[in-house]
Amino acid sequence: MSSYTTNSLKAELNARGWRLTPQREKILHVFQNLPRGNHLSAEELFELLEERGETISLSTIYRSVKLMSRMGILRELELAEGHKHYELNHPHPNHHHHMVCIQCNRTIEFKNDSILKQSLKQCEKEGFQLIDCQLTVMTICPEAIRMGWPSSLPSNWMCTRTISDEHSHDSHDHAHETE
Amino acid sequence: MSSYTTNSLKAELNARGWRLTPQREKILHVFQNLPRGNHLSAEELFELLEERGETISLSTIYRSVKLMSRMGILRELELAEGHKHYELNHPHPNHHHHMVCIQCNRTIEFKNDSILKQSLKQCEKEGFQLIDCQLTVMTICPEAIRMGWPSSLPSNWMCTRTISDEHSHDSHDHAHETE
DNA sequence: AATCTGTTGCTAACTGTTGTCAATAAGCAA
DNA sequence: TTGCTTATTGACAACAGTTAGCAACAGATT
Repeated sequence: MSSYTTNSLKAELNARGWRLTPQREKILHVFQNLPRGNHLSAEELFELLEERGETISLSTIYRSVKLMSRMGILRELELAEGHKHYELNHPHPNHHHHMVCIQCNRTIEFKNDSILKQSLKQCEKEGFQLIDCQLTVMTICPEAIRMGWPSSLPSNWMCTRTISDEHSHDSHDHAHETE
Repeated sequence: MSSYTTNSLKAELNARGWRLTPQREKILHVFQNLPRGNHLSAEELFELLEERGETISLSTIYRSVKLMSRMGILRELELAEGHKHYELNHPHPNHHHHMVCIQCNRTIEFKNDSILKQSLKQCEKEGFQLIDCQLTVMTICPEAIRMGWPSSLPSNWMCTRTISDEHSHDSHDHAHETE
């Protein structure tokens, strides 16, 4: 259910009146072979394919990743980089979230089953159908603090307060770093 | 701690070598008087102020909301609209998250204390300082389904699968609708 | 094999956002 | 209060990522 083959992709596309094209297949393959924790922007995907001699026009890249996101095959991430990133939308057991340093953009992926549970609960409550849920934790990483934050920010930005009033207890998770 | 006065805003700005300006004060006031569940884009904030005869240049709007977001006063939301929205960053007891219909952009605000707890836990684990955490639940709303989704989408988009494998149980929350 | 219609690639256009810079005005100290 | 320093504003230009338009192409179905 998580791993698409050419056939299952074709079936799912055709069921909606859409077509399987070599471009779409290649794009899916790129994401399927992407090391865990990685995510690509449209531009990065374009360049990666170009280097492999399998150039696909940028327009098609944009159209494809959006299509696949709406289908639930890919996941559109809004991290702190200013542009969207995409990754495979792994269902339940591999579903994960992101912790981002708003200073250096370092991203750490982490799992936490209860987030999906809470989201599902909320959806059921309102009668909505869940497509994806993303918890983005905006932070300042230890390195940024060590490197002189808040004084050495790009444009002298800083963070003067946190929203935390209390602390946590629970368990179960697993982290995975990136960037 | 959640409600800024002119003086506390000034103090917090000055402590960092920044200044309190009429523009920043006006912008803060707008957000403080915004009905619960509302959030504004830079453009919307600009227009709202203009209608009140308190025009502030778009550049300044952009700079101010970003500054206030980095300070933790505002919260930068990445919903499904394609541009950023801002709202007051309420600390703990009023902290909330969003459920968005990726079809019609209808947004429902909901509270769930455990999300913040999970985020805090993750931060502590990695030694990061938490600034904000946002759970965005991408969904298809019942109306969109009733209105003919998936066939009547803007560009024939659709959603063929969900990521849910199991269902939830827990409790505690409170929802608030918008848009 | 022929037809219908979704898809691609090219280019131009668009939109939200950021950069530049002279003029202005907070904050601070005398 | 006054003057000085420097952050901030506003107007406009520039940018980046993304989308739109359209002719040529190519899946899927008969």
